[in-house]
Amino acid sequence: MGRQPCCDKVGLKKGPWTAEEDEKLITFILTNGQCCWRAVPKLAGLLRCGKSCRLRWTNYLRPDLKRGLLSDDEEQMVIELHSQLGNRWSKIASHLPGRTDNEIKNHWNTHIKKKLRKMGIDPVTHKPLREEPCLHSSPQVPAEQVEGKNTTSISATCSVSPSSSCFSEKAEEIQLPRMEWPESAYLYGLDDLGGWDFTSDHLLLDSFSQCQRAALDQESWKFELF
DNA sequence: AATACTGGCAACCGCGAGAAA
DNA sequence: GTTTCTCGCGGTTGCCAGTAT
Repeated sequence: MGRQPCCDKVGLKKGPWTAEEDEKLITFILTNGQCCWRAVPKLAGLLRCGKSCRLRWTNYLRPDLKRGLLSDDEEQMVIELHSQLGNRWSKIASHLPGRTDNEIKNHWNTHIKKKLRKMGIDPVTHKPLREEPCLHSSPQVPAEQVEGKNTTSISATCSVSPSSSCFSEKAEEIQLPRMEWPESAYLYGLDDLGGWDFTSDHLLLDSFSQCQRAALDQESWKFELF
């Protein structure tokens, strides 16, 4: 006997979420909390699969999410954790407050993998791709290409550890983190989140910077929607 | 200006683990 | 102990914006 699908897919909407759907989901979860994702779409009035609702919430709508590029520190931590845990993105994400497994996975696949390869490090094993020292002596990857025109030469003893000096040299490429709330979350005042039972001790409200607050103020017109 | 290509990211899919019956 | 169900995870896909030709 096969497993039943997580939901009846007939008549369900797929694809990108609209602001209206986001609003419904946020309203529902802020009111009722997270439980029984299978029932959420029906109760919230959404033509979505429960699984889709959960993903949308955990990856995009959760108010404790950081958004924007990973910081240098976060990126180094991801590399360190990946060397220990492998592709266990949720475990890695649990060490990075405000970051989702999906976000980290995407960042790894689109940015970090390439950086490591350019540096002569195998992103899977975290070991040098070749026996010879990485970067400089690589015939395929000229140092200029690797480090950019403005950087000075890197030590030829690029260690296996991703937290080595090789990485700090790349710091200039990495933008500072830009924390943002998901657009839909702007629909809610911060005070509305009071009493919201986040079990995670990583709740980021405390670290919500003045910058974001200013941004929130700028988005205040959206509050008029309610 | 139009088209092709590429990279980044949100979302989907299928599977496994664990809980509940 | 077995079956059924839900949730969460990791891999993959597809869309879209930006860039190159």
